Amino acid sequence: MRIIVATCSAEYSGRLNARLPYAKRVILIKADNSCLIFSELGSYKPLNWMAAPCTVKEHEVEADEAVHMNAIDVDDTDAAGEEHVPTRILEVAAAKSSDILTVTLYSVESDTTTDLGTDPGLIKDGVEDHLQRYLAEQIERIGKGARLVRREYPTAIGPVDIMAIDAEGTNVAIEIKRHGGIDGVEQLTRYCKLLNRDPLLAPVRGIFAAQTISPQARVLAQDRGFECLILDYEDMKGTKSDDITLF
Amino acid sequence: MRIIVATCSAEYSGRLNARLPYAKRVILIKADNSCLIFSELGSYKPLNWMAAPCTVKEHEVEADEAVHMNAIDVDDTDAAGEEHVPTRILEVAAAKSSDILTVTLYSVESDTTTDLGTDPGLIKDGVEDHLQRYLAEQIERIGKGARLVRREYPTAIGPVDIMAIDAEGTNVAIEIKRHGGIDGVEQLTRYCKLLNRDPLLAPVRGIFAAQTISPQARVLAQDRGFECLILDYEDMKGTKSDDITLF
DNA sequence: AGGTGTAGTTAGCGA
DNA sequence: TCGCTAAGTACACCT
Repeated sequence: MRIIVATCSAEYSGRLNARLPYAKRVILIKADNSCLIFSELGSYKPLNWMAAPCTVKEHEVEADEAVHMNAIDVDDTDAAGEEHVPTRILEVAAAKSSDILTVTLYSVESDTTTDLGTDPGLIKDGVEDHLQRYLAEQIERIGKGARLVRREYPTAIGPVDIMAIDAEGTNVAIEIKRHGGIDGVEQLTRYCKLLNRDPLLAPVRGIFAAQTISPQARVLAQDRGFECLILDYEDMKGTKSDDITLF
Repeated sequence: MRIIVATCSAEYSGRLNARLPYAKRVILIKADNSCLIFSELGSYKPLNWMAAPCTVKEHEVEADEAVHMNAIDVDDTDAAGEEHVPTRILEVAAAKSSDILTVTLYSVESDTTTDLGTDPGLIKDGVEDHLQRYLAEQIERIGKGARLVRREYPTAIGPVDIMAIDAEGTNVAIEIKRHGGIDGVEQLTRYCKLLNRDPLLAPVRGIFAAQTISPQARVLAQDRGFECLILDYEDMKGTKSDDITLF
């Protein structure tokens, strides 16, 4: 990993064209040559970047070249209109496309390289899969007397998240999302339409279950006769079994 | 911006729980306290992070505390099983939720702080909005004699990208995507279904326009009677008006 | 390798 | 602010 702190300007050309005016920024160049340019604000997304696989070419800017650049490049003026002289240029080019990120360095505050080695990687634990698992365990959340048929119930157009049978013996298809949007309702619609063609299953009720459901999705779901069920993750997690947290 | 190069382990607790085993990494702490942890690989997404608004608390680990931690914390062993002694702990806590990112530092290679100031920001040029703008300007790309009704034509279920009228006087709803997938076809389907209920508009044709269209989406679109239109961005950009690039 | 669906998505825009 | 949708999305999974 190479870490550069420098005033710079940058230009990206690829799917879109974007440019960064003259300012002080942090530039990371990783072992795979991928390049990230950060400012003080914003979330984890860099201002500009190049994804691997890519190559980095670097060259010093000669004095006469710098003069020439000043004549054609307008990004070398800071917010106050002051002009600056480029000293070095990084050309980061994508290997499989013509995407290119050109970073022009002016004043370099620091430029260090360190080898981080390979990372053992992130270990995750618990998102949508857990919602499905918990609801399967606590299937009576869809109604007293309900029984689980199976999770990931296979159909020709993909697996239904949960199939169950309610107290009246009616089949129930459940679509689970962390956030329920219109897409999810469409998905549930396709499943129910298909399942209802099977005389052994019909009628099949649909339940749209999510931690949050957008108003438009709720209207669409109800319009199509689906029940909406809000899932409380913490509640489900707490109910999951007789924990050691009984004290 | 504070830049730390150090061996560390980390733990995140929030929407999910995730942990990073002992390894050497780069840690950025931005002016808004947001924190990013990077390894040598992966795209621009950090291994782990905390988004602003958040607070950072830092404390040295006393020798006896370190011994205690070693007894309960299993992440202080490296890939070779060697144990390490924590020296410092960063607790990055979200301001509006109980999300917390705990970074345990072991050996610190460097720890520098620099003020980047406010960034003038990224200037973009050319994404979906531009595709829409260009197609609106060059509406005859959907057929000779076509006229534009309006961009972002409002309906109860959201705006149609472009409404137009073809040479025969038939209304045309156009859905524009950079890459056309099945979702886009579903979207166009909903719009056309709704618009066709209006006797003042019906019949309404649908056109699915994108720079690229997935084979499955194309089949689905054609199955639903929609025309598929490939948009050539460079071509549209070149046609946009009488440029100075005539030479 | 290409398609599909999720993301601790993030970012931008309009109501 | 809420809600929706695109993103130079990234990333995991599956065919």
